[in-house]
Amino acid sequence: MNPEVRVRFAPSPTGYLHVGGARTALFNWLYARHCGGKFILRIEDTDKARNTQEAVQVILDGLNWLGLTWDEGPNAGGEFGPYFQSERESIYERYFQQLKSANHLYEDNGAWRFRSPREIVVVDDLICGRIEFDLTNPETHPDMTIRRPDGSWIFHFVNVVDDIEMKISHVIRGEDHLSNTPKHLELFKAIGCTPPRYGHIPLILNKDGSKMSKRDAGASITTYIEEGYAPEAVRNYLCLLGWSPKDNREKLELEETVRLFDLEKVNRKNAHFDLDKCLWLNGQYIIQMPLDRFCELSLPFINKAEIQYGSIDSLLPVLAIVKEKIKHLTEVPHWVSYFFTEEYTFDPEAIHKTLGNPNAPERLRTLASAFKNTDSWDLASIEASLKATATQLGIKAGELVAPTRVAVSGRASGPSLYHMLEILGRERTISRMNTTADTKCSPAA
RNA sequence: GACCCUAUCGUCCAGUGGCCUAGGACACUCCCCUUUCACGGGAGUAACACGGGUUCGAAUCCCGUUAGGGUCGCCA
Repeated sequence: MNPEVRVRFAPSPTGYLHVGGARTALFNWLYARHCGGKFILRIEDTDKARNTQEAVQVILDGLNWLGLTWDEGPNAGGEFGPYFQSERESIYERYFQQLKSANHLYEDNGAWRFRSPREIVVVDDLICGRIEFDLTNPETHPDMTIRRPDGSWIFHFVNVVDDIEMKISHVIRGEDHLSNTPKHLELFKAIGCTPPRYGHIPLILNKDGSKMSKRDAGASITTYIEEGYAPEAVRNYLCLLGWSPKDNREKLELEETVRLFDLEKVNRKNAHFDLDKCLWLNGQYIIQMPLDRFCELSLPFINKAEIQYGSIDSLLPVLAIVKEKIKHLTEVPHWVSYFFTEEYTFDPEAIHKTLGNPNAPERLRTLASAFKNTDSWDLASIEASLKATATQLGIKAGELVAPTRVAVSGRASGPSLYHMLEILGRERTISRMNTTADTKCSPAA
C-alpha cells in the first residue's frame, strides 16, 4: 500500500480507444488500485484540428465499459484540474516563461525549441531496467520543439508540465515512448523538478506481428462493446497480455488481479493479439456468470432485435437454457427469438435434411398426439413420452428429436429439446408440430 | 541510416544455472460424453532464432549475428 502513488492515463482523442491504449489504462488502473493510490484521466487534446467532443466520449465510454473508473479527470473533478490540456493554457504559459527566462529556450522560425544540455541521460525504468541514452550529438538528437509559431504546445512539453502539476508519481505508458523519455527527463531537470518513476510496457501487435491500426480486427474497444463481449472477459484477456499471475491460471477475478498485479512482473516482449483466445475467455465468463448478469448483458441485444419477450420473468428461463451456448452476446437473439413468436423462420437446410424425410409428418403428428395425453408437462414426462413414442414407432429417440426440434424452432441445433419444450408449453409445442407437419414437410410418400 | 527495446510451441503465458526427456492456455487433430450444436473429460501435433563463450552443468549468464518492434515531427 502506498497512497502516494498517482498514475495517469493520458490519451489523445483520436476517435477510438485502441486496445493497446485500453491495456495501458488497465495497467495504470491496476497499479493504482494495488497500491491504494489514485488513477487520473487526462485528455491530451492539444491538437485542436483533430479533437472533437465525440472523440473524447469514445474514450470515456470505453474506459467506463471496462470498469476503469478514474479518481480525477473529466466528470470526476479533482484538485489538479482542469483535466483537458486545451484548458490549461495559462499553466503552460507559466512554465514556458520560467524556461525562457532561464535561457533554456530559443526561437527558431517562430517556433520555440528547448536547448538540450547535451548529456548522457539515464532512464531507470521499472520494467525495462537501466538504459543510457547519449544525447550529446545534435545531429542525431536535434533540439525538440515545444511550441509552434501559432502559440500552441507540443506533446513533450505539456506532458511533462502536467505530470509535474498533477503530482504524478509513476508514468506507465507504451514502449513507443521509451525513446522519448530522456527528452522528458531533460525537461524535468531544466524545470527543477524530480521526475516520476517510469515503466514502459510492451506494445500490442497484430497476430502476425504487424502494427495494429484502427481497421484491424479487435483494435478498437468499440468493437468489443458492439460485438457482444462481456467487459470482464475483455479486461481479463488484456491483463494477460504482458502480465500473468505466474501460476498458469487464465481466468482471474478482478479483485485477485488487483492484489497480484505488480509492475516488476510485467514482461518486456511485445504481445501478438489473439482474438480467438479473447473469445474463448468471453465464453468462459458467460457460461460461469450468474443468470441476472447474463440477462443484464443480453438485454441490449435482445431489445435491438426487437424481441417481444413480455416480462423478464418469461425471458429468464429461456436465457438460462441458452446461456451455455453463447460465445458472442450478439448471438443471444438468434437462440432466443423463436420462444417469443409464432413467426419464427425455418432454416432451409434443416427443412431439406430433417423435414424432407418422408416419415417426418407422421412422426410429428404421432408425437404431438402423445404429448396431448401426458399427465403433466415437465422434463421427465416430456422425455418419457417421446421415448415411448419412439419405441412404439420402432425408431431411435434421436429420429424423433431431430424433426421435433426443427418443427418447434426452425433450427437443426439449439438447447436441450426437453427444456425447450417445457418452456414453450404443451399447447404451443403441439400446435407448432402439427402446423409444421402440414406446411413444411414434403408430401408423404 | 542512427539510437533503444525484445527474442521459449502458430499465439498468449510459466521457466530467473541442475527439479526441463521445457509446463499451462487458445487454436488445430483424434477419442469419450451426448437428442443437435455447444459445454465438459481424455489423448496428440508443436518451441528454447543462430553462432561463439562462461560453467562440472545453460532456455536461464556474457558477446556477436540475424529477426521483429520502437524512436529519431512545428503528431500524440
